Amino acid sequence: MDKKTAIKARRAHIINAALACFLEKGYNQTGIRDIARRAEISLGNLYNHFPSKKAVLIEIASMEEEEVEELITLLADYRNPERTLRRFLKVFTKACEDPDYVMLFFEIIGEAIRDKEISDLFIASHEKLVDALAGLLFAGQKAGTFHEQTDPREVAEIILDSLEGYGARAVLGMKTPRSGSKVLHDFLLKSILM
Amino acid sequence: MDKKTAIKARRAHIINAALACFLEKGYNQTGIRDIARRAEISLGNLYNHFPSKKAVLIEIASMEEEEVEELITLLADYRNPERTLRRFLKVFTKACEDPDYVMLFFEIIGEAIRDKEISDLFIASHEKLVDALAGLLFAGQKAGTFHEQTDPREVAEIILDSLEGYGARAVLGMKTPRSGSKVLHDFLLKSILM
Amino acid sequence: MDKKTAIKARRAHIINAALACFLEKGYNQTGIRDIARRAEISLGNLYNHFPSKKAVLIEIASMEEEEVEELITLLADYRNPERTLRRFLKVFTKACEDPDYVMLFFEIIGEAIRDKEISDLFIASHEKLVDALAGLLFAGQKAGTFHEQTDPREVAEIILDSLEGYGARAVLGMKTPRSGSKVLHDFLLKSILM
Amino acid sequence: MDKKTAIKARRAHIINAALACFLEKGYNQTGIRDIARRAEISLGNLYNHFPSKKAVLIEIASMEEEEVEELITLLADYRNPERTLRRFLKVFTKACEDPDYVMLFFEIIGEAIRDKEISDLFIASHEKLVDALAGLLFAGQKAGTFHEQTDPREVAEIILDSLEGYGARAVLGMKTPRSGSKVLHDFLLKSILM
DNA sequence: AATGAATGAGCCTTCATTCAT
DNA sequence: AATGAATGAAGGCTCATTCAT
Repeated sequence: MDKKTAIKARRAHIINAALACFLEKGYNQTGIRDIARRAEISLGNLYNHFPSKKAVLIEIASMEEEEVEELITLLADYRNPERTLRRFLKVFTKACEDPDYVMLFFEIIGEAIRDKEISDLFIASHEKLVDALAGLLFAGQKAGTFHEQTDPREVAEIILDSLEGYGARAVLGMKTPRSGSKVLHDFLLKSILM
Repeated sequence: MDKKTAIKARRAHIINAALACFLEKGYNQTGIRDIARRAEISLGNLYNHFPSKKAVLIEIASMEEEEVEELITLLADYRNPERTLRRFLKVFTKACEDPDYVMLFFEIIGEAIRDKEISDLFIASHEKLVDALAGLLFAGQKAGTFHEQTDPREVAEIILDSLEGYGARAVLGMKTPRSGSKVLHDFLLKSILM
Repeated sequence: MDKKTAIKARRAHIINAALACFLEKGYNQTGIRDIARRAEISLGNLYNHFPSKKAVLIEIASMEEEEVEELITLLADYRNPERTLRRFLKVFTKACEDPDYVMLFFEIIGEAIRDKEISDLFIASHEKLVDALAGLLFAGQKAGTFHEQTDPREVAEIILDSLEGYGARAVLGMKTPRSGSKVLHDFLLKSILM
Repeated sequence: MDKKTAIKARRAHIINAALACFLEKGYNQTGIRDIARRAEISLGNLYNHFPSKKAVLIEIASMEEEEVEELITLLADYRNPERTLRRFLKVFTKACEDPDYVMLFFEIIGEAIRDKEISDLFIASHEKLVDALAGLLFAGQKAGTFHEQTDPREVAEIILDSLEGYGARAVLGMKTPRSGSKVLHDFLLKSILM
């Protein structure tokens, strides 16, 4: 049992090292050796824990799902839809503004375009988030605090796209309104709230 | 003059070959040799036209600006803001649904994250488009056919983000509403039109 | 005693797994891990039974001696030299036509060229077989059913070489006479029998 | 034209280096780097001349065909079949006794077992030699100096097998008759000549 | 402008073997 | 006897780029 724990820790340790490398230099520019070196592990041993470089990326991509899980929990609170929505906007915007998150997002999506295994992972967690957000929108409509929408999922997509876009632009160094995300939030809320 | 034209044609020829490669295998997976082979040009000669692999990508990225130029022209028609907006939504959505466009977008942005030269290019053309769209929104407000918006640029960003996101999802194979882009357009229009 | 038997069984089990691997992928292409996996044994434990990959090959090479032993027993029947010779031709040809035998032969000889330990083993069993066959030839001469030969050992070598060559060609996919080994046997017998 | 010659020389130079390596350490034990170093060429440049390690081996294997060509020329002299046969035995035996030839033979055949491309080459040159030798045997029969044989090709195979076997044994260090190849030649001739 | 030979660092991965448990 | 994590050298091969012609 103790041994199993130690091995899991090793895996986590490697993943952390890999993540640091990917963020620093990008997935393609990171060599397996960089990861091994950073993890202070021998090259060969790395392959005892992960069968390939891609496997490491996949593990990292799956980890994102856990973060999504937290957001989903947040969105599941239907008692006061408006409050929950506002809270979600704040939390998700903050996540999206994190340069690490943005970079990782693009690293992963860059691979996902040509790799079904990765894109499936990516899609799955995105869908979960859309469903949860759409669920809240629907609850808000039922409660009469949100506008009636033809398709809550589509609105959810728009919300996510614009928040993610906002974050990406911030990281890419595009001019962003001085007012920060307030204008964006206001616009979205105005379109949703009664 | 004739000579200059010939050289420009060569460059264009190389760019086309490179573009095909990038779309087919991705920027990182494409070797300079692949490009030369596809352009039916010698490796050494390629370097007579472009100093590096990155230079080729940059040229391609700049070409996107031309496409943006067309959109901007379209957006400059303020006579009937609503009609222009509807037309823009249609045209831009179609562009965003093109798998080639999406792939290229991600290839370029993937490099842009860590390369200021590329990201500047990227930002510049994006800003132009945002400005043009914001201009139309402002004109619409003036004309009284669009809602008053605190910040037209922000709304413009949202429109672009959601359309680009819509296209990306289509290419990545995510479930997309059977109704196509109609729901999305309707939502956006509803939030904008008086 | 029981324990010793168990260990021998393990060794035999490993040897079988290794043999299967060597036949399937070749000695050089087979990794120690492949053997361990096939034997359903751990990598480390394999080293408790064999000190190296070469040791496994050597054990397999030695096993061939046992097969030779059977042939030698067969050849020891001097009562009717012609009948024994005919029987030997039949049995040995069959063995030589076995793709597994041919492949193993070449795998082993391929290593033997540069490894005295292996070539000694190889030579030893070959010499035994030559001696036994030469013994039969000599007995046949004495009995007056075989031609007088200057050097029975040399004739024995020719017989073995041509039979092994015949088998090898069959496995390598060379055109082989439709008549099978009959023509070969007839030629050899004609040169030997009175 | 001059350039073409230079490149051919490079290729030949690399082949020689590779051959030396293969003979010294064996095909599998030789690294591409060993070849490059021996040829005093950079690793990458080697790949400008040969697409893979196997391609180098194949080129070497094809070179053997040239040696076979000489033997075939020799065998084509039907004026005095017995004299030609005796000459062939002498020349071919000498070739087969060359340690380099034997080693190369086994290196190549070792790869040929699992590689059709190589085995095809191997088979082709072998068949040519068999045909040529069978042709001589047939001519000898016609001329009345050789025994009638059911199948000259089969006899040719036996001759080649026993000569190659003789050479291989010599190189592998097996006891060989003090009389050298004379006994072998005598036996073969006795079975063939009238 | 055009060629493709030349460079050598770098790529991901596999290897036989050892060792602590 | 049994496990599989750990080692790091070596495997074949590709890379963007330079250079002599």
